[in-house]
Amino acid sequence: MTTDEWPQSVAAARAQQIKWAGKLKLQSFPVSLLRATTRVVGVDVGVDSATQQLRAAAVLVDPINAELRDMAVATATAQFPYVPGYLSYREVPVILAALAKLAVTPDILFCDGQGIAHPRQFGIACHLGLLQNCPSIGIAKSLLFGTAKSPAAKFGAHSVIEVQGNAVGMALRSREQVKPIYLSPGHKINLLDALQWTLHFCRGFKLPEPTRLADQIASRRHKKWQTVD
DNA sequence: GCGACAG
DNA sequence: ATCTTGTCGC
Repeated sequence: MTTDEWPQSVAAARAQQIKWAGKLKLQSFPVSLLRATTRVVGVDVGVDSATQQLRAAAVLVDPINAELRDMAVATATAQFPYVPGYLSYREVPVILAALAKLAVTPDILFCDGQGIAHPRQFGIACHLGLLQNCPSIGIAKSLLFGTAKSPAAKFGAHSVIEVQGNAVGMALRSREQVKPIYLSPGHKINLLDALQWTLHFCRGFKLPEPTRLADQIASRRHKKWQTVD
């Protein structure tokens, strides 16, 4: 797979998605396996308002208290347009660059976007999980594919994201009084375990800490703490 | 054919 | 994704 060239068209990307979706392993990865040494990483991408360059942030969070432990940032010019259903072909390159700068390899990756709750069951979380060969979970703020009832108002309430009768993800009330988030497994994890891992990192905000912190850093509005350049 | 459409 | 401050409420 490392010898494949990066798709340069939506048609090529589509063919790769269909092919690679077949490589995904949705297996058990219970949150009970979490240790004080488990490397939990969150990634997200933002756009530099001035240069239009993509900026990816990879953050390492404490597995127990979910606090920020380390971070890495990378920037790059987008080489693929944003096309619904093909987001990973635009964001994955710069995310991989940020991950490469991080001192550790992730044991589990939280990504901003869909996992298998995708038209071809190959959202950005699947793409990253395969390339990093590690469990991954997709955390999206809106639904791209499938249907789901609105979950109950209470924290932790969830409803299945369904596609032709199959449960591919979950709409989760990660915070009361706020619109739900849509999570789905990417690779090497199943739906129920993905839900448990996500709940473990929801600490009072809509987004679970890994993606919330990555989002904050990738979007520069937190730059007052690193603008000592 | 007409909308919908992660970030 | 991004344009954007203060303000109301749990």
